[in-house]
This record gives sequence, structure tokens and C-alpha cells, in this order.
Amino acid sequence: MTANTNFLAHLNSSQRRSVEHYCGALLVVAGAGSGKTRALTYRIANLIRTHHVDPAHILAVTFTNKAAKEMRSRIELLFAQQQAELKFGKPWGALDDYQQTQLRSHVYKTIIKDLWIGTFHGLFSKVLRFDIEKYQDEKGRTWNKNFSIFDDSDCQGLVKQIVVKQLDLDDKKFEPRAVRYAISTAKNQGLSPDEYSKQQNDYRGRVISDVYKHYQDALCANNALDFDDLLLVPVQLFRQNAQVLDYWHRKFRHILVDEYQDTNRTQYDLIQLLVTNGVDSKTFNNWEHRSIFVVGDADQSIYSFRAADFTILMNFQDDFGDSMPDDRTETMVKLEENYRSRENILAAANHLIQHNTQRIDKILKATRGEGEPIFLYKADNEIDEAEFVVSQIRKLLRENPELNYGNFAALYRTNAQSRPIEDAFVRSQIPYTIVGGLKFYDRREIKDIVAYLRAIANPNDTVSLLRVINTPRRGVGQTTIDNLQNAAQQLGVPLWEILNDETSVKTVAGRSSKGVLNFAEIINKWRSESETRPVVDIVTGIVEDTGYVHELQTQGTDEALERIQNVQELVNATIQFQEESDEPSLEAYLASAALSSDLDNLQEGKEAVSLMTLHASKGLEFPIVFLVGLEAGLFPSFRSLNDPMAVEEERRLCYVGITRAQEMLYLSHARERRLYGSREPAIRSQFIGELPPELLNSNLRTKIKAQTPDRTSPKDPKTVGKTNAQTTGWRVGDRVIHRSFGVGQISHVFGTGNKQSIAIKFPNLGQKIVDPKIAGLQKID
DNA sequence: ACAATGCTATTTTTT
DNA sequence: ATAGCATTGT
Repeated sequence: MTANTNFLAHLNSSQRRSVEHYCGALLVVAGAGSGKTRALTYRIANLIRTHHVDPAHILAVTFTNKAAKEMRSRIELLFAQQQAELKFGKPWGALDDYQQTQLRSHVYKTIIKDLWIGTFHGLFSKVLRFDIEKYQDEKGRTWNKNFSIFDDSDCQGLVKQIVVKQLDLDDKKFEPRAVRYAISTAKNQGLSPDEYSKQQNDYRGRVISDVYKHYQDALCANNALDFDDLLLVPVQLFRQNAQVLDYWHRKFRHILVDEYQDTNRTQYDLIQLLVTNGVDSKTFNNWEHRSIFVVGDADQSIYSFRAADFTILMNFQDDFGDSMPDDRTETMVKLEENYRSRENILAAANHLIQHNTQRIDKILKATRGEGEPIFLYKADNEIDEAEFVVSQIRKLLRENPELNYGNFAALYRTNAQSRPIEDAFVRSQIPYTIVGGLKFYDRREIKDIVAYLRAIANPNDTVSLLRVINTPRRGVGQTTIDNLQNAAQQLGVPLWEILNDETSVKTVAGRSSKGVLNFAEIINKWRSESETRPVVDIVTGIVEDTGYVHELQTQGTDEALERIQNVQELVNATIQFQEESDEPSLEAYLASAALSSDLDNLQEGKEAVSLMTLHASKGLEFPIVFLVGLEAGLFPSFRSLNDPMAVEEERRLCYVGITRAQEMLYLSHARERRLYGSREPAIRSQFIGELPPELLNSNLRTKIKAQTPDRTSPKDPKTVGKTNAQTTGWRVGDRVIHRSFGVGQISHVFGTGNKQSIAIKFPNLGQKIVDPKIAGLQKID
């Protein structure tokens, strides 16, 4: 047991309590930089090492694939380090490279391989590969295990088809994007088309529900699922098939969820079902050899647009925990010591976030000394702002030889803001990597090749077939395609059945049949090859047989050249996939491609400045951070301005940004910014005024002073009188009327007295959390 | 069947 | 500003 004591030694008491948690429920409220990844990885190691839990019984959910990868590798290292002592009697560092690799690969085979670590989407798409054939939806629709995963643009295309072609509606009035979003929201609330339909009583709602039905038909016809289905289908399957649920419930005895504040309803349902085997959480109490361990920070909840709901985190104590107050509870631990940022940075972050009304009370405690003041730069325009970033990077590099480009990050609200910064970096020859924006797998050429792969894996995937039936050009035009599709529809068979039948093609396609037949032949050839050959071979084979790269070469433009490069990168990606994956099937590759994000490719240790959105920066840290574009309407986004809860989310986003910084933080805003091509005047963000002025240095003469009144200040006339009459007495179930949201029903009450906030469900707006002191609430009897 | 031209929405954030 | 889209022309 010496190894154990050793390994728990460098943890503080809260971390230690988390790591040593064995059975039952535990909520770890983990502030930014408080060592939550360490808590998670150590706990998994401790379950296996101390409690002899079989790795195959552990399910760990992360927010990104990158986090999953990192978690695996950290756990691997922990075990490898232990075994270094056991097998070689030496500390890890004293081993040579060969011994290290040998140990790591041994650990991988015996432990890591069996752990289920991944994102919700990744993990449950894997579950579906096993069990989707046991699922049937309310209309009897079924899927098989070769299902395709449709990305956002595939889905939007489907919706557009339905709106315009099938229902003959105006796509100005029913924007595919908006309709798709509505369907997605319905799915995230766990509503099937029928259930959704029942809730609609206006025209628009009924149309959307109609589109939703057709949309499900289309997905089914393609044997395809969208992102939301990857979670919703397992929930429905678990509910309709007790044996399937029981199997996974027995398998996943220890469940860990990271970033719990950003889970949505469906994700919660999955966790709830797996933990309790379908029993109500409140009556469930069989925690023998079983645990649920979630880590999160309500202050970092920034995905409500994706239906994330941090009240799920705030309800954890009632759902799974002992519901005791904070000072007596056994099922919650707070990690409040911050090991990342300097005190000045933390003070700014703490100060800012206290402007929010709805949060779990928590403050980050500094452990690393005061540090430099925060610097605020007021730029003339976005170009000046970018040049400021450049000049500071140069200055800091000059003055601090230990720094390199990799220690810097520039964070912004929207992807479009990267442009001027990129331009400035190019001019100044500063190396940079940009994370996010256009994803690798969103590039046209990559989507083309992947469409071939999808069509090969899943003959019913008509969307993919249509994408590439004439790519590269093989003389198959729109009329031919229409004829083929009509034929398929008349016969009630998937398009592929027509393409695969020579006589049909010749009758329907006439002169164009040569191209169609050639296409079908290529698909057939590689479909049979795919049974034995690895994914790389299929990719290179497709590229070769279709003349895809050849066509690009004849074009010879710069753009074409870049596309060729990207195709080569795809080949490399498949090789890498094969090396890293323990199940290198075509289906598994396609799943990983569909669910991968650009973020996953961020290599640390590369000497380049990182550029990314604030959302993408969650979970990362950098010695020096530039937070740019702090302007009203940009950050906070103009879409949030009339919704107090949305502004709170923007503020949390700002909090996330600030807490990425370890040593130094630079904030900037421009007086004038180019937007859509024209210059627009800009005023600085309210968030700047919410930071403590004494921590800020600035290039301005005028002293910065707080201009926004403190919302909870008793000087605010609205908060006096009116509210004192009704600060207490809010109860779940009460019907209330809200100044701007209308009538709703209270679904939850958080906290007591002055710190109270309440969640209200509004029939059309969903759930909102409001501060009763400022919301102008009235109870209706 | 395909190229060229003009029009338009796009900008919140992403698994 | 610009890329992707739709409509038009060859």
C-alpha cells in the first residue's frame, strides 16, 4: 500500500476526499484551475488500484474527445509510474525510452483499453453499434448497426428538402436553420415527433412538428441518425427494453461525468437510467459496488444554446445526494483552491462572476501570489487591436527568454474575429494555430471522400450517394439524378437499389448511364474490399479509382493544390486512426470522423500562438492570455442583450476566458470595428466596468470607473419596497407572472433569503432562472 | 450538362 | 467582404 499513500500525497484535503470516494453519489464542485482533471483521473486509478474495480465497469464522460484522450493518457501514466517501481524498482524517470514504452503499452492492454472514456456522443454511438437493432420508434421505424451519423449540414439539407419539396412551403418563412434548431431542441427535451406534436397549438408549431415527422422518416430511410439521436435513441431504447438497460446498468457500475454543468436533459436521462436501472432517483438506494461521480462548475456553464441546463448540476444533491446543507453534506465536495492563476486574475474573475444572480456560492482562492496587474487596451479599431497583441507578444518574448509562442493565446467571442489577428500574425511572421472555425471534416473535399466511405458502409445512405454520384464530374446531371430518384421512389426502394441494377440504370439514365454504372461499380468494388482491407486502403483506392485528386491536379489552382494537401491529410488521419484505435473498422472510423472536432488536433508544446473562441478555450490554460473584442453587442453578444439570463451566460463566458490565464491577462476593445464590411462604432463592454478598477492598468488617461450599478445594491429603486414584500414564500408549483416572460410555473427554488433565485417554466420559453428580487414577479392564485 | 453571373445571408458559441 | 447559392445562358 505504499504506492497508494504515495500517490495520494500531493492532493489537498478536498481533492483527496473526491479521489477516495468509492460507492454512492458525489458532486464535486470544481472551480476553474482547481485540479478537477486530477481528481477525475486519480479517482479512476484509485478505483482500480485500491478497490479492485474492473476497468470494464467504469464509464467516464468527458466534454471533448481531446479531454478523453488526455484522461486516458494520464491514467496510463499513473499506472506505468507505479509499475516502474514494482517491476524495475526504479522511479519512472530513471527508465529508458524503451522500458517506458513497454510499460505504457502493457498498461494500455491490461487496463486502459477496457475503460469506456469519451464524450456522450462517442460513448453512446458505441452503445448503439451493439444494440440499435433492438430499437423501434413509435412509428415502427428501425435502424441497423451500419447507421450513418449525419452532421449539421446534412441535417439542414434534409430539412430544407422537406420544407421546400415535400411540404411545398416557403423557406423564407420556415428557414431550414430555424426549423432544424426547433427539432433539435425538441429532441434535447426528449420529445418524439408525436409527443412534440401534441404540444403545438399554433400554425407554425404544427408545421414544424410535421417537418419533424418527415425528418425522422428521411433519417430512417437513410439508416442515419443525427447528433441528438445518438443520445435520444439510447434513452428511448433503455426505456422500452428492460433487458438492454439492465445489461448496461450492470456493466457501468461506476460512472463519472466531467463538465456536468453542461449536460442537457437527454444526457441526464441517460445517466439517471444507467445509475438506477430505471428506478426513480429518490427511491433508488442500492449503492453497493456502484457510484455516480460528477464534476462541474455552474459558473462555467456556457452551452445553454445547445440545451445544456446547469440546474441539473444544481439539482444533483436532490437527485442522487443526501440533500443536506452544504456544511453537513456527505455527497458534495468543493474544490476552491486555484493552482492556475495569479491572485490579480482570480480577483477579477471572482469580482465579475458575483454580478450573476444564479450560482452556487463559491470563491476561488489564490495559491500563487499576486502577479502583474491586468492590462486594458483601448484600440482604435480591430487592426490596431491585433497589432497591440503582436507588439505585446514581441515585447514579452524579448523580456522573458523562458517564454515561447506556445505560451500565448488570443481568445475571442466569434470565429470571424480571428481574421484581423491572423493577418497581423502573418505580417509579423508570428507562428499561430487556429482552433475551430472550419473543422477539418467540414471541408468540401474531405466531406466528399467521407461521403464515399459512408455510402460504402451504409447502402441506404442516399444523402451521401447523391453528394458524390457526380463528384468528380462523370456526366451525371440533375435530370438524370431526378429520374433515378423518381424511379427509386416509385418502387419504394433506396436509391442504391436502382444504381446497383444495370438494366434499371440503362432504362432510366439513358445516355448518362455510363457514368452512373461506373460510379456503382466503384462503390461495389470497395464495399467488398472493405470487409478485409483497412480504412486507409479504401480511402486511397477511392481517390485513385474516382480520379478525385487527378481532377484537382488538372485544375492546378492554388485552391485545388490545398485540397490535394487536405486529402493527403485525410489519408494520414486514417493511418493514425488505425494505430490508435482498438477497433479499426470502417464504421468506427466514420463515427470518429463525424464526432471529431478541430479542437482535438490542438497539439500542446507546439511553439505557436493559439487563436480560438472562448467556448473552445474551456478546459485549457495559457501563461499569457489576450481577451479581445470586449465590446457591447459583440461580447456580450447583441442577441443576449434583452435577456438577463443570456447576459449571465455571456458573463460566465467572460469568466471562463479570464480564468484561462496563468500569469498575465490582457483585455482589449476597439473604438470602431468593421462588421459585414462597413465600419461600426463600438462601445466597451459592460463587463469591463464590472472588474475591480484598482486591478486594471490601461493605456487610457482617464481612470476606469465602474459604471454599471450593482444589481443587488439597495440603492436601485426597483429592488426596494416592491420585493421586500415577497422575497420569501416562493414554492415549487406556484404559478407566477413575470414582467417580460409572462405566466409560468415555479419548478425549483434555489437558496434562501437574499440569495434566493428561482427556476420558472414558461410554456413557450422553456425554463428560466430569475432573481425574484429584480424580476418583478407576482404570484397568481 | 455545365459555366458564368448575380444575389444573398452570414456572424454566437459546438458534440 | 465573401462564400455559397440560384438562376440564367451556352
